[in-house]
Amino acid sequence: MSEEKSLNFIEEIIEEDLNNGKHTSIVTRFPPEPNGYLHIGHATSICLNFGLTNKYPGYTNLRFDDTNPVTEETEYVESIKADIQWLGFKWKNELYASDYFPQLYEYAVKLIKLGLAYVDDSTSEEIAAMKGTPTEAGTNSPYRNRSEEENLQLFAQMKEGVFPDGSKTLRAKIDMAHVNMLMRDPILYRIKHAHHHRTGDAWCIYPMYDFAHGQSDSIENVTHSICTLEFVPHRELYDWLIKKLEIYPSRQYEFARRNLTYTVMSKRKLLQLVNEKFVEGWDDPRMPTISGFRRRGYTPESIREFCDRVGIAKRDNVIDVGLLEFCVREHLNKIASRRMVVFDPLKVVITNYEEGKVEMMQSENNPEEETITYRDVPFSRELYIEKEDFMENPPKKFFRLAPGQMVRLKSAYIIKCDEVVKDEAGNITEVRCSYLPESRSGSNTSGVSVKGTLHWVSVQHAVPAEVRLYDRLFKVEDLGEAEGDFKDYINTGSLQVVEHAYAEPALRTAKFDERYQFLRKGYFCLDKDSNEEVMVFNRTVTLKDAWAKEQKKN
RNA sequence: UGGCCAAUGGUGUAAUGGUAACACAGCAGAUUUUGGUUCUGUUAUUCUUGGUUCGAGUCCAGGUUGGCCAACCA
Repeated sequence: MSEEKSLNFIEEIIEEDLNNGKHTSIVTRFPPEPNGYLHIGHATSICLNFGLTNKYPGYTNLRFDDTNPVTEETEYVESIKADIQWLGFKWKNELYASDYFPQLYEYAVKLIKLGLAYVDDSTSEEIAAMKGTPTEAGTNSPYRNRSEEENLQLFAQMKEGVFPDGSKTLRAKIDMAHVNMLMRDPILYRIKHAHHHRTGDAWCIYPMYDFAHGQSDSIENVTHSICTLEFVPHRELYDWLIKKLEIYPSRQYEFARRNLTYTVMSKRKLLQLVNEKFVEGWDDPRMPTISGFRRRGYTPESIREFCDRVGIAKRDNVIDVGLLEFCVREHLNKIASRRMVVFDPLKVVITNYEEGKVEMMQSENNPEEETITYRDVPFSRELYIEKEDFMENPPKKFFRLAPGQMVRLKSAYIIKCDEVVKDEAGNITEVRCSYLPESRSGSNTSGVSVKGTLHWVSVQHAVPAEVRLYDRLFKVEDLGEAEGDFKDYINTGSLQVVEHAYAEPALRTAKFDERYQFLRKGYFCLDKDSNEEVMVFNRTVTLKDAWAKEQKKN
């Protein structure tokens, strides 16, 4: 039963390279810049790069593209490593572009000697002005024809720290009239007297992306350098540098980056959400970051499954966040322990149940288990049910509690509502019911069958808990299409806190790495904000709710 | 008014010149001690105009639409 799964276009290229003998094994790399936390879009790239070398002979390196000391920090390096490991992938080598600074410097010297690079004294504005536009050629810099000796000396002085920031750059000498703007004498090195998170103050000149990335790939013998579509125009320069430097010819391939509905997917915007306190931090459970999803209760399996289902292609896309939710529900349904928690309590008194009596009911931990295991749930005369599970004047097809109506209490008895108690203001304060003694779960001889089953918690055994309910961070589906500032579309109701929920006693021993399904409520996990005094649960995702959908129609 | 990339149901991805398929979403139903799960059925797709071919989603040409390119960011 080996159904051929079709290959994506990158796998096709690799199989061809392997089949025709161009390569016998492959090397890929995941090259994050440590200037922010990884998001779900990066997960696609991680799954692709590491997945390829799981499937084909070869290995994947983790290489930090740390060529801009101004925005990069060790905190980000650590978070990135943790996120990749959590996703379940292992890199062969942990590398840094900054490790190659000496080599890169030599490459630059080589270009100067080849007459293919020069030191330019122009200002940033002057360079921009001479750059031309996509439809007009640029003009040559007045410094373009400096002698090799002068260039060598100037570049050495740049490195020595003789010149202030921004006063000089090293540029490739290509063609100011090139139709590809990136080939119009691109800047290779700039001066930044800035402290680097790894090299400290050893350098005051730093290579640009284009002069670091391809060369780093080449140094590592990366065979297939996979990046996103916006780097397509860079490929020409990537190839040019490799050719002129006569170094290992890594090849770049581009795929379309991932977009998700109801969220933003750029580190710049995510950083803004963090800095301007729209969320608690990078790992806020509403964030589309890996750490956010982790804290929210998503599993690595579900994220990998999502990436797998979405696939790899070259066209712009906006993926329905519903697919991600489907993937996490699918996994959590299999592994989550079922528990009962009442969010918004309504007291039920079972008038014909003996006062002070407590029965231990057996309730299955997970009906999906191959061998079902059970936990004890205490049952007594006074219970809490969900306020929304009772209606005094119910509509048709309301299979819950209502005057004269019967329901089953999950894993316990069938009860019938006899009386509604109200306060002076007319609010329902209590519902008085009678139970069918012969309807006990597992030994039901009552002959009564009911449509509805409710979750419940015994009042005297209830454990208090805080529950945090999350909704989408933005109000519009496609932020790319939305006009104006993306922050105008923030969903201010994306976090709803239930401060006083009532949980069954089994949750008292809830563990951080365990996933729970609160019956009829959704999937939850213990949050790191929990302490001795209060347990905090995050809602990972709701259950599908056919009743809510039915009601929406009316 | 340049160059490059892309265009298949609502969304995403297949079909590699030979019956347009799969998943999610939607809709209808069955089962259910979770209005969950599971199961069944079902709606809906090749941007456009030409050309090549016995045959085109696929190849070619023109057009249209969308994206990317003028940071000392990556």
